[in-house]
Amino acid sequence: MLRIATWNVNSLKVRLPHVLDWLRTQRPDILALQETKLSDADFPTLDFAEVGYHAAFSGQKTYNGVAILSRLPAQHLVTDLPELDDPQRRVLAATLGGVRVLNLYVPNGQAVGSDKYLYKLDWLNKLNTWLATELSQHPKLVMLGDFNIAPEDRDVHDPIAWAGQVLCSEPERAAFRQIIAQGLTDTFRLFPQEERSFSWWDYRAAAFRRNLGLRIDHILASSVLADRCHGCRIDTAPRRLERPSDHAPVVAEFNINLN
DNA sequence: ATGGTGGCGCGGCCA
Repeated sequence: MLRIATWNVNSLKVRLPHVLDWLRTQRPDILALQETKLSDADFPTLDFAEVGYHAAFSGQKTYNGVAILSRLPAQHLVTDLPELDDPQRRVLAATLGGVRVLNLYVPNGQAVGSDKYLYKLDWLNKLNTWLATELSQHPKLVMLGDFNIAPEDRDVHDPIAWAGQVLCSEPERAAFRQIIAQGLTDTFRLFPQEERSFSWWDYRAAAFRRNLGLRIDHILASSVLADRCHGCRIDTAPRRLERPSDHAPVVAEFNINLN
């Protein structure tokens, strides 16, 4: 059995106790983190070793930053999209026990039409090109992380208010569908889910208490793995803690053995 | 209520 999870922690320095507690109780084989906001020299490798996890990371001060925590050591790390010379640390790929894991912190995009939005669309285009290469080399592949895209209206608490806005705009959704069209499956939608299931809630306006959220964190699986997926859920428990991340972890399980 | 909250780091950016 393989249990793999993704969690945008919005500062690993602040959220380290939450992440350590969650690892101790949930025991995933792999946890992909986004928005660590730490330079690599400051990564708390020893704290994770004490609870039985290896750590691979690609970080920077203040912004962005991705990491993979795993029971098995990570091999064949990749930290950049091909053809994108980018100081922003948003990508970490690794192979774990024969499974290729692509951990992403997709750009937010700020507002439709902004420079950051154009950067996001260009980033997603280059991501799609890279995905084709990775899929050709790795039949057992999981792409997961904070996609900053709500793929469908049912992933949005108020689709009318959000129509055409960043995270929901048609070009972003088209880029997501292009990823899916390469043969990946949104594991969350393989199973019956509660209506109004979300993975992110704004800190403002008591959005979590009112469940005014978006589902923008995803675990996508190649066909070999999707056929063996037997569950995917959003764990809202950490979002209820004191000083939480604005995102909840998403967890998927597969009937495969790591080798 | 065109604001609101949170992280970083100490003014303003980013989400």
